[in-house]
Formats: sequence, structure tokens, C-alpha cells
Amino acid sequence: MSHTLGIRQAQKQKTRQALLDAALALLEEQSLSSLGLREVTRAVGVAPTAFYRHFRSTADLGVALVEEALGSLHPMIRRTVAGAESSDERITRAVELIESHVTAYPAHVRFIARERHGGVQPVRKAIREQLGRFVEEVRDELAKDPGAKGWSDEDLLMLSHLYVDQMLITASLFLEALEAEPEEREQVALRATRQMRLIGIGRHHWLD
Amino acid sequence: MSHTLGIRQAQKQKTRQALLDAALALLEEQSLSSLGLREVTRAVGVAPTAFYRHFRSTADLGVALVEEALGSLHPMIRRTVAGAESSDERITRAVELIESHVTAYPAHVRFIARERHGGVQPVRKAIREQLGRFVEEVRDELAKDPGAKGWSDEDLLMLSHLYVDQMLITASLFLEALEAEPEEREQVALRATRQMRLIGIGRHHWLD
DNA sequence: TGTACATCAGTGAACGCGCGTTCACTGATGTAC
DNA sequence: TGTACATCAGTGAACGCGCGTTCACTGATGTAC
Repeated sequence: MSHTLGIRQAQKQKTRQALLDAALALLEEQSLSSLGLREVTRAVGVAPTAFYRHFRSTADLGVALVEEALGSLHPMIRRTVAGAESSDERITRAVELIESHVTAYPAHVRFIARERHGGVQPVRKAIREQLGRFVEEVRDELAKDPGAKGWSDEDLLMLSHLYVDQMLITASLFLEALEAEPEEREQVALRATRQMRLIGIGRHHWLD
Repeated sequence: MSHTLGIRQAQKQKTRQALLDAALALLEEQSLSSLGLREVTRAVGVAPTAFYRHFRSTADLGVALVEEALGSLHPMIRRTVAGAESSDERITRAVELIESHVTAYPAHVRFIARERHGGVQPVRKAIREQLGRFVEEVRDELAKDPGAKGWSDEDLLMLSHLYVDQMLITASLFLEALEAEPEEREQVALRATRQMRLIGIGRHHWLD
């Protein structure tokens, strides 16, 4: 499949992406379980029936959005954790990375935070699976660290869950602070940094 | 107001509670933003218009549910944190308390987890306010501990946020594991215990 | 290159349905005397 | 205690509206020769 897409395929992909983008925008102010198929097509400017050429239902579209949103998070998480010892400098950099990701993809972050425990089961499942993969990746990263010597696999998993959850919480707080005063964002950053530092200290003395 | 409610008031309260209960049950499988007023009244067995005698809208009902759900959580959180040093025994007891609360009030816990980042703004706000009060209560509890000597208010707040978020995450994991094998619940308990222990260690060495 | 046929993304009319909200109402409960 | 009037939680009909889904369609794009 090295040749360019045909005109027809290219146009289809474009419409599909427009549906995803419109849905994501509409989801800033509501949950997926109340998102209407006609709302989405109206926003894009196509007939309601065109929706079915791309998705079976809004739940199906939601699952596609999970891939899109967490695909864009993937590289960030690895970078954030890589060599994430308790060094203050590294923690600061990690928090900055989270903040810049939220600034770059606020709608994606909001979507994941909202639907992680939302009312649409297949979407919750897709998010759970993706986050599970993140946890494993973080564990693999942590295992590489010399400080992980003597740690059981259970211990490494416990810590990577803690890190992944902490990142999501921090991302969600940055999101809330996006339209607020810069001092509020700074406060979120400071608190998240302290929490990461405390976790780092606990990590350092875990085997004492 | 020491006398018993009149028959009329008592009946009204009963209907109101029936609406809240029915809504909570319906919210196990959907989000508040897609919950219909007619759904709720149908489940209770009253006319749709009766709804307006109690709530302006489903969002208004949602705010009432927040009070109900987090009111029932209040005593638990204080008990969980009181004297929450890193002693393993106390951590184990705290995790057991969370598990038993989730078992006793699964629908309330699910509602809060779902709507904390959900699509209905006034409900998100109500949850944020209640959780903010929890954070302050936990901070006050922590400040009493002798180990908190030398801690700044910022540090205490940072830690109480960490504890409150950790409790919510753990509650949500217990919820997911409710209908699963007992081993899965046990695994959630073990992991949460280790995480609390790690946080406790970090807390202990914070001022080193 | 040109022609004849196949594919299929998007259309537009039509459907039955449940929604939120209004309104005037009823009849049990509450209150004043 | 009894009577006459006020209150108000719950009713039921009616409304206009947007929903998801079906269906036969169109016309640009793709393919075979």
C-alpha cells in the first residue's frame, strides 16, 4: 500500500476526521452519552445519514476518539517517566511536559478525563485498555532504573499505577486552570511537583 | 421546628427521595447529562410534571445527589485519615474502610466518579466544592499529627490532596472489581495498601 | 486513450417516538374561626 | 368539634421539536478491456 490514496478514499478520510473533530468540540460541554449523531453531522455540514458511512453509533465514534486522544498522549508519558528518579530537575521537567500537553490538546485531555468513568461502556473499556498499556510501559521504564534493584514486579506495578494516575490528575487540574489566572496554573504546577517529590522520596526509601 | 412533619410535607419528601433513588439507579448505566426527566418519573410512577414540584431540572437533581453521596462519604474520610501515620495496621484498616464503603454505597461512589469530570457544570462544581472541604478536613487531621511539625501549610495541603485523590481512585477501582472475582478485589486492596505505604514513607522522610 | 459498467460516499424524504415544558385541573391536607 | 376557605403535590392533555434509522437515489470515482 505505498501509492497515494485514491480521491474517493482521501475524501472519505477527510469527512471522517471532520466528524471526529466536530464531536470532540461538542464534547467540551457535554458527555458522550448525550451526544447526538445529528448534532455532529450538523456541525460538519453533511447529511445525518452520512454518519453511518463512518461509524455504527456515537459510542463507536467515541472509541475512535480514545485511540486518537491516547495515541497523542503516548509519546508524552514515556518521555515524562524516562529516568524519572527523584531528581527535582527531572520532576520539574515532567510537570512542564504535562502542562504543555494539556495546553496543546485540551479537548483530548478533557475527553479522556470525562469518559474514563463515563456512561458509555465500550469507551470506558477502550480507555482502561490504553491506560493499562501506559502502566506497563511505565513499569518497563522504571525497571530499567538502577534504583529498581530488589523491587518485585508487584512493587513496580504499584508505583507505575501511582505515576499514571498522578499524571492524569495533574493533567485534569491543569485543564481546569487553563482559562484561569496564570497564578492558578503555577499553583497546580507547584503542588504536583511537591507530590511527585514526595512519591520520589517514598520510592527512594521503599526497601529500607 | 420540633413537631413531626405534616402529612403533606412527609409525602412530598417521600416522593422527592423516590426521585433521587430512581435517578441514582438509572445513573448506573448512563451519565447525568443524558438522564431524562421522564425516565426518572416513569421509574417512580408519577406524572412527568410532578418532577417540577421538587427540582428545576435534572442538573438540579444532580446537585442534590452530590450532597447525598458525599454526605455519606464524609464520616468515612475523617475516620480513614485520623492518625493516618505510616503504620501498616492503620493503612490496612483505611483500605478496608474504603472497600466497605464502596460495598455499602456503590451507586453513590459511581455517581461521584462519573460526574466529577462529567458534562454538567453545576454538578462538577458541587463535587469540586465538597472535595475541597474534604481536603481541608484531612489537612486539619494531618496537622494534629506530631509528625507534621515543621510542615508548611502548602505541604500539608499537597499531602491531603494526594490522600483524597488516592482514596477516590481506590474507591473507583473497588467499584470496578465489585462484580469480579474476590481475588481481583484483593489485588486492588494490596496495591492500594502498598501505594499508601509508599506515600507514608515519603511523608516520613519529607523534611530529611 | 476511450468506452462501458461497477462501486460507494453522501443525499434527502419519510417514519415513528420520546422528549421537556405549559396549563388548567383536582382533591387531600392545612388553617382560621 | 365543626365549618368554610386556602394551599399545593400530583394530574393529564396537549404542544412543538429533534432524535435515530430506513430507504431508494445520485453522481463522481474507480476499473476492465
